[in-house]
Amino acid sequence: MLGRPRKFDENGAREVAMQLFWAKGYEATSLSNLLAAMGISKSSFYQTFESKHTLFEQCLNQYRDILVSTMSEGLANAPTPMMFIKHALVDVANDTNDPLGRRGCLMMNTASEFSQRDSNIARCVEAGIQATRDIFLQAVKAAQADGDISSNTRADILADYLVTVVSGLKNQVKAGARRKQIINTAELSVRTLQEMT
Amino acid sequence: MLGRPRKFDENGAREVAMQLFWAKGYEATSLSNLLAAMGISKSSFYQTFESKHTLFEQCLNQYRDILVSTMSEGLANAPTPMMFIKHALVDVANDTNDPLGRRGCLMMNTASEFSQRDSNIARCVEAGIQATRDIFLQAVKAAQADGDISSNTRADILADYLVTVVSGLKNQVKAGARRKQIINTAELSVRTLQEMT
DNA sequence: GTAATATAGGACCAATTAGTCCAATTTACA
DNA sequence: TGTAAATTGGACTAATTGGTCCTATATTAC
Repeated sequence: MLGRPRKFDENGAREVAMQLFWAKGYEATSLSNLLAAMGISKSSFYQTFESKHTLFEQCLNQYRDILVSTMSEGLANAPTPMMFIKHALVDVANDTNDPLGRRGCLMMNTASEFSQRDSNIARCVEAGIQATRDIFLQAVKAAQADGDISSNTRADILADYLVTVVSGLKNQVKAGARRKQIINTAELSVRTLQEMT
Repeated sequence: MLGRPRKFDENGAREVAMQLFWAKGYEATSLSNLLAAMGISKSSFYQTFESKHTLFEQCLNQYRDILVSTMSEGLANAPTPMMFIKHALVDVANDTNDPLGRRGCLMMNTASEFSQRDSNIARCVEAGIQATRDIFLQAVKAAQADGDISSNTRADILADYLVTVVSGLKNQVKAGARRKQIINTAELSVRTLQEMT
């Protein structure tokens, strides 16, 4: 515990960096962008975070952790598992208004940008998607137990379906879709689940 | 018609560039990459294509045209409109094996990479998505007329749904999903359409 | 032959990139 | 008071970026 204590908040700085990476992508976020947004000097940056790439990996992990815990809480606090699923889909529509919004999902953006050229990142993204899929899986199983979804289709297939739909919806938002359209598609997806035999 | 004729094929060179942009994205594709792949000199490049950005716009348009005509032919030649829809979804699974594959859809990749910072590009992407949506719209209407899809849901909403699912599937492929999973999700989506009341 | 055009190659440019290193300074604790 | 650690800022790399410009050469139509 010797020496001068760190003046800036490491986690806070990382959070700021995450927001930047999320909005602009890895390559498009330059070191100068990061330093300006984080409010620290280049020296402090390299001493604390080692490299741009290392910081990015940390941000990706942090994003995943936040996403997973947010979803878990959402499921735990929802009136019913089915309501959680519906909310997860319809809520994407809110990104259309958000000025910051339209930035999609950091994990999906990362998969799109360069998970193919970096196996570390690719593994990280896959694990993150798997984690969200598992939460949907829990929700689906519970909804099946409630009788809100037919049990004739395997829960894991339904969970994959939900991940696909959510990522498709986020995609549409990025591509400029309007709020009403997102809501329509989300509600239709929910309906198809409910009406499945 | 004076002067020395062009030695390389402009359209062919553009096609090569399109493949590169498709696989790597705009920023990640450097001018040197382009020159090497296209097999022309920097001088010829700038004389013929004006700039990297201009070339990219041309590639995007070309991609859209090819996509639209491929889909139109697919619909025209399919045994039934419903078969076309099913094929459009399930066929995404083939990208998982393709060594070149896992590169997604150029328009979606572009939306993800920088349609937010360039309104020209954004408009181009939106128009392209609209065009594919319109083909799905035709297919849905025809399938409803055939009785393969219930007419209780508006065809345009179903068309948006299909675009969303396809883009979600492409996304999953990029993120590393396995072939079997894509097929399962695609077939489930088709089933939900068929079983809708 | 001449005008017009396309070619390749290379010099050149200004800007930016991520990253290293150093020196000076500040802050804590023992 | 000394030592350890964190701070800033700036100098500095080496490489790459997209792009311009010039020269020399090749190829065609008229």
